[in-house]
Amino acid sequence: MRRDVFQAIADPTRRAIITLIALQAMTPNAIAEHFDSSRQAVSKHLRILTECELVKQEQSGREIYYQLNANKMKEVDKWLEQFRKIWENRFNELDKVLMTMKKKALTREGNRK
Amino acid sequence: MRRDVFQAIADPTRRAIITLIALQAMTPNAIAEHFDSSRQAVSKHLRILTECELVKQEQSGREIYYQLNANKMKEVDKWLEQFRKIWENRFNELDKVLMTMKKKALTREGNRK
DNA sequence: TATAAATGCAATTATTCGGTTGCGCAAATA
DNA sequence: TATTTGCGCAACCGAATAATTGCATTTATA
Repeated sequence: MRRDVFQAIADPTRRAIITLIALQAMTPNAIAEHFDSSRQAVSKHLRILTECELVKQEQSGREIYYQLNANKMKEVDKWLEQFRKIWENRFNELDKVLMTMKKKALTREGNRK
Repeated sequence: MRRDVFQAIADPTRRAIITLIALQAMTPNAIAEHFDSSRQAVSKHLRILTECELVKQEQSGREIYYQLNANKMKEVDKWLEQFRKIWENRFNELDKVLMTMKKKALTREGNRK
């Protein structure tokens, strides 16, 4: 039962659900209408999303509205942070290190031949 | 063979590998030393990461240096973009809509009792 | 009150996944 | 040249996954 955010957003259907309910809270039935899979399948996805706190429930009579807990998505953003430096700033210190290593590797290859 | 970035970063070991080689390119053996799993297991992870272009290979004799393709990580960042508005700006238009829906739901619940 | 609707939960099944083991091949080394 | 090293690939295995089907429960409605 590995229920972390990364595993949750790995499934394309779940990502679609997340995008769908980000705009407005929806019931499982309403969500299922947007997909080919059954209501039960959607319900299962919602359970997984709920377990890792990516979505919140809001009971209203016999209907349950699911809505995104955008705050939880920050966890992914937080993990991404460490790489943002690399892709945004192509010529920073880290990049220099990589360049140096690349040169070394090429030199070694040259020596071999 | 669903080989997209999201599925690739779902596995914690793969995320650890990514973080590891983000700092400097490494060979499979060197990477495997950082984990409990075997070299072959790491190699399998590297194949998956390579297939979805999250890492690049650099042959040097019989050694193969793997390094992060940080650019590919942007895909995750791009998907996250749609939610950033929500979590960063708690009182925007979208939030108002959600608030309204919440009120409606509560009202309906009140009527029921 | 009887029926319909909305939902969750359990059992089942086919598929995928992560890992190990064993092998073969190319490159380095003694 | 013989041996060691670094690596990828294929076969196999147990666990997890996504989906379906069937059922039970609660709430709304005729």
